[in-house]
Amino acid sequence: MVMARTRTTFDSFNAIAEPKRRELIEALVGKELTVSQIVETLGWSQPMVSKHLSVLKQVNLVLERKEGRFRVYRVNAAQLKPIQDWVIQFEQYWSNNLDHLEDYLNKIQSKEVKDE
Amino acid sequence: MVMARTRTTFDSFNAIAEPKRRELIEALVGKELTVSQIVETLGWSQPMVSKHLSVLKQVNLVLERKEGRFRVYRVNAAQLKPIQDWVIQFEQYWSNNLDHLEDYLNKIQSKEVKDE
DNA sequence: TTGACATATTCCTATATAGGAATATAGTAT
DNA sequence: ATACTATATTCCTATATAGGAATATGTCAA
Repeated sequence: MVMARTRTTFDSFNAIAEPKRRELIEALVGKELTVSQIVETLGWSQPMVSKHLSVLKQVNLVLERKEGRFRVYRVNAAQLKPIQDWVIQFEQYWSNNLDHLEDYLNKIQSKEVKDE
Repeated sequence: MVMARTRTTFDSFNAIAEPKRRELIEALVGKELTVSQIVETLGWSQPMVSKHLSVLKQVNLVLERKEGRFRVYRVNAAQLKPIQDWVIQFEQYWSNNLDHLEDYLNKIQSKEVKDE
């Protein structure tokens, strides 16, 4: 069995690897847009928008609602949490960088203050 | 000009899309390991380890140090910050999600209790 | 120098794209 | 039914993988 690259529809990590799909998600954040509105906003071809939406839909990064002949899309941000959860475990290592040590200590301190 | 998928070496987003490379990064976190040690830890073939390291090295997610005939690798976590920065802008939306509202309220409440 | 060890690279191939163009599907209005 | 609008899908092709096997490169030790 020959392995190739992990499918874009395998998970959120792979879906958002494509810069255009990140742009699409950004365009949708906090609002609902139809395909045509996205086409107008981003200036991409309609099939291109639909195809990228299809990938995002398959990993549940966007949700779709039918409204007459329109389809209204919105972001399902919860699907980004696994990425946040994975990345966050390394935060201390980039924060430990001398350049950010001060910020890091401040953050720790304010957390400790809050907890008391 | 025909476009294909974004190269794995294009940026951190694409490099970490591959599950094995995330596993490799996890194996390296907080320590330095030689290729052989990684081979032993993960149970992969040596060429496979070297090839994945090569991709991670090209996007600066790992740093390499020569030590005699060994090469010692370590994680450069700072390269994960752009991912954190991108994902974090959506945090409010997954926290505000109705499905998780209850959890969210509980979390808030327990914090407030602690704060008093 | 020779051998042993550590690591990187090359060669091979099935696979999954991304984008453009063309076309299909579906819902609405007249 | 027909025309129109909105969106999805199909067809095409150059491209970049991932993994296995084989091989190359580099470094040390006797």
